[in-house]
Amino acid sequence: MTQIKPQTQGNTTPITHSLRAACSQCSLRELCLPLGLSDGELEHIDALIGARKRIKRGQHLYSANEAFSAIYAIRSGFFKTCVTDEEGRDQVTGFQMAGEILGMDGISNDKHTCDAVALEDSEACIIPFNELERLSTQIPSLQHHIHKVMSREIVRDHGVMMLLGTMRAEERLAAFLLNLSQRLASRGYAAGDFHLRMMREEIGSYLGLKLETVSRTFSKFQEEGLIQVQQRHIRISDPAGLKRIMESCS
Amino acid sequence: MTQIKPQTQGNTTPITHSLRAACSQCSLRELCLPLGLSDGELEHIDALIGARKRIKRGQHLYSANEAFSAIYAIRSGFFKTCVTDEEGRDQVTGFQMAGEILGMDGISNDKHTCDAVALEDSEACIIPFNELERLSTQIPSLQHHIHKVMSREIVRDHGVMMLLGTMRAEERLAAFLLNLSQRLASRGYAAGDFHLRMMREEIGSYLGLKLETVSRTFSKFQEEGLIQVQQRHIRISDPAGLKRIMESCS
DNA sequence: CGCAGTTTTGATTCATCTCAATTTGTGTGG
DNA sequence: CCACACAAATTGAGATGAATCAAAACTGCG
Repeated sequence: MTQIKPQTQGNTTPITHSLRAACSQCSLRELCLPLGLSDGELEHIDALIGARKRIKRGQHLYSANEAFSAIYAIRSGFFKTCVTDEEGRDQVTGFQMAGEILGMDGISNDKHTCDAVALEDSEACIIPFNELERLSTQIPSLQHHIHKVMSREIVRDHGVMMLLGTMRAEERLAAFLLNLSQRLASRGYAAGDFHLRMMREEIGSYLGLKLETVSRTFSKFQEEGLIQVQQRHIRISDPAGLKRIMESCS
Repeated sequence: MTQIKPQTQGNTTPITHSLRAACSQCSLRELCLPLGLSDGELEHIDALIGARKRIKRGQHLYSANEAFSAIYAIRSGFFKTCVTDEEGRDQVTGFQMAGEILGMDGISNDKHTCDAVALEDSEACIIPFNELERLSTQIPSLQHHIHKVMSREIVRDHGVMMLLGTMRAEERLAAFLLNLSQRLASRGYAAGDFHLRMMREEIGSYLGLKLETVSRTFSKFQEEGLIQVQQRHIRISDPAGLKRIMESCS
């Protein structure tokens, strides 16, 4: 059983700032939880979000079986989430970047069911969940927004199932690159030129492929002039070509 | 592209009862949305749930791109949910039975993103979502329960990703049978003797396999004395043996 | 009874995995 | 600053599990 090890060892206690996070001042407010709230409502959220947490590369924001008490908004950095089953199989369920919400898996049984691991030094806003629920009874638009965020996660998961259930290796990797590209672009980064934060093995786990297959497929894309790969640096030369790969589903 | 066709054609208008559903009287209340609510709170839910919908086999409870207005609690029967992507690929994302909640995918964009198709004549309680949100601001335990139901769906989806990403055909089918068995058992049905409501192709779509592989694997399990298969009738002779298949993950 | 849809089974092909060797990159300590 | 050691990525050759193509058998319905 191949275990994906974090780059530095696991679960050392992360630093918790007493710096109050202020959604109203945050550049991510259009992407993140506050989306669609009025200025007045935003102030209530500011009061809610107690602290931020700095997570070094390789550390866990939370781990499976840990008691659930909060969800997290990524303020900066990059995470992966992964589940491990009874048999020890490991599956990366997603990669998350700034503005995305982590930890909603923990609500159902008051404990987390997956690990959230920082793939680079990162910072996350702690959103105490019972306080969020309390506040959301006061602010219907906040309540609705929470539902939307959770629903979006369900829809995203369906997309991953589609990928894993129906696509071939090339299609999976093309979909992965396009998805990453699009999310980076919507955060103001270059859509066609970025640095992968994860190893081949993590990409493979996410896509249901072995790391060698991921590597080979990168090379193939490069030979075909679709992308340029240099280790973790990716340049997308022909986004339309990548899309075409997904259309030509055999 | 293989399309999974419903047994009878699609989307004829289903009958909506004006029969009021009463959660407080429903035998599924320990499984379904009302779980954990007091009698007094239950009455409010009774008031909320406007009507039931009868869905004949092959009909859609809702379809992708339809406007979202309600979630549904299955009162009786059996459903599949499936997504279709731009390229026309089809993926069954789940099979749902009595007491389970359907339609939460629709919250994120106010329209459904998948089809919910009845695999046998079924009945579902309509839960108007904006009314549910309104009521849940009054009843914190209801609000929390909604979050739990959505979170449980996320966790379930992670399990499917694990299955699709890491398991071999035999493991997938064993996991599928054990899951079905366990859910039937928790509804008071025999755990080891049941009728599959879905075709091999639908099982295959859910498990990321071709229908021939599903069929062959059933036959193999039968040869090994783990199960008895006769078309859609399944008898599990050796549940421990099925579990063992999942442990022997190569 | 016959037909259409579903399932089973067989033979073959192909995509991906596995195992193994090499190359490249990264961080550490002298 | 360089050399070394270790981790990650690439590449190759061969094995294998599942897909594909094809045909036959079964089931249920009109």
